[in-house]
Amino acid sequence: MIEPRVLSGFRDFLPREMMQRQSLMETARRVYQSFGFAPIDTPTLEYLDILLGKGSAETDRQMYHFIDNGGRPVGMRFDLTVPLARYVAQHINQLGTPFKRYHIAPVWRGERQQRGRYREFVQCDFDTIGTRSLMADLEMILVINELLMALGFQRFCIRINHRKLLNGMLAQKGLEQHSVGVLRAIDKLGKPGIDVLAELIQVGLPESVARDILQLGQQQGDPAGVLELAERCVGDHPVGREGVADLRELLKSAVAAGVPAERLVLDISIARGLDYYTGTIVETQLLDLPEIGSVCSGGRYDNLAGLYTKQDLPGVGASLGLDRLLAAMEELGLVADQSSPAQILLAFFEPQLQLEYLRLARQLRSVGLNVEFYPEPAKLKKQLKYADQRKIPAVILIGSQEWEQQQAAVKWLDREVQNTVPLTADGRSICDYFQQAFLSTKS
RNA sequence: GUGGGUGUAGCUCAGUUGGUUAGAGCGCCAGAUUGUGAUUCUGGAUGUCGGGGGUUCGAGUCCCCUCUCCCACCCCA
Repeated sequence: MIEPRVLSGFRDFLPREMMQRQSLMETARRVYQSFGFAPIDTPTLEYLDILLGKGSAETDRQMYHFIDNGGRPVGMRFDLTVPLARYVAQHINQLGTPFKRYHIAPVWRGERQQRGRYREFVQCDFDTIGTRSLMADLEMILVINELLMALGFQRFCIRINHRKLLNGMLAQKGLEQHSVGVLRAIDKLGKPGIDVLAELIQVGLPESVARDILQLGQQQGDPAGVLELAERCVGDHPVGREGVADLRELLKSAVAAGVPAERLVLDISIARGLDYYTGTIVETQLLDLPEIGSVCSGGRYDNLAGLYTKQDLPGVGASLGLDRLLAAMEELGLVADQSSPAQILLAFFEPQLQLEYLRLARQLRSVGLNVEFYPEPAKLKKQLKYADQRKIPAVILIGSQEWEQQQAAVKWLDREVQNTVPLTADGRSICDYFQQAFLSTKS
């Protein structure tokens, strides 16, 4: 016998988890579409040269790739942004700009699995291509805020940074060649037992600059204070000033557009990330489970499509990490326990009424209700237990007594009530009854 | 990819310095007179003790290898 198992970092989903995933995806779709983002899809496999060298050496190393049966080097997509760049470069003439799309699909990364980190996971991306307007950056923040709220979260924060801030600061001192090392060091700010200052100096920064950066990083709570300090640090360097001005504008408009100010955190330590980001950078953290990492990240990349076309196609967008979010919700006890999409179980009571049951089930389904007919005339106890275990809320019981009186007993398992509903040939009354019942439980 | 830890019934775990037929709770299944779940009572099934090799008269308990998951690094959703 072959032992049934799945690859490390890959997972099966039970109905309960899958229903939750679908509901999260549906919410993301709804929110994205409410801002006018259009759905697209791209192949899971791309020519390897399309995918390589777009993120960093590290992302290349983590990519799944192989030679296909025709001898072509192909890769499995590592994220949805690089395929998007290829996609717009190829189709921008038909799409027109600005082009707003969303894309919900799995991606693959060959890295070691940890909690909330898998080798196959679904990203829910949304991006705006073809405009440099800061309005698009702002919209990214607004979408993230709406999205998290629609998913049922109140306690989260959106950490915002700008690539030009640190770059400008370093350039001002002629230290831009150290930016990678600085980012790596600064990223460790929250972690215990690490002397970030020492690391910064070791990277090659003069102590005074290192102190400034450290101070900037430690003030992440208060946007106004950080901005003021940042302004001093970047001096009169044009790139740095641009970063400061963008951030100031972004924060102001986000609050004006309705994002609670306490959710917006300026944090220069999130300046790491994929190499293609050039401006605004955001990460989203759940305050009740910060250690699981960002559940929604993104930023502005002004030169991504430039690898595939001479057209100037700047972009800005972010990605919700569906599987990481689900892992967080699981841990926080926020996952619904229903494991069946059925709203109603029609009990199989009397074998001679079989055809009547089938007709009733069809009538109920025709008005949009999810109805499951138990496949065999088992003991009532067993059928009720079946519904209870799957959290199917209602059970219809029609035995010979009910049938003679042309009525149905409706038992609600989540409450302790059992109603009697009249049966008619067209099923109208019982359909109305359930539509009414499910309408009121939803609101 | 590197380093550390972990792995006993579906789940959470117990299992004395290696010694006979490996346990608990929960869950699951079946019953408690004929048509009612989640509560109660009674009974029942379940594990090649992650897998492979070794040491030993004898290993769930010791050693090696491998896989898994967790944690850290790296990186990131």
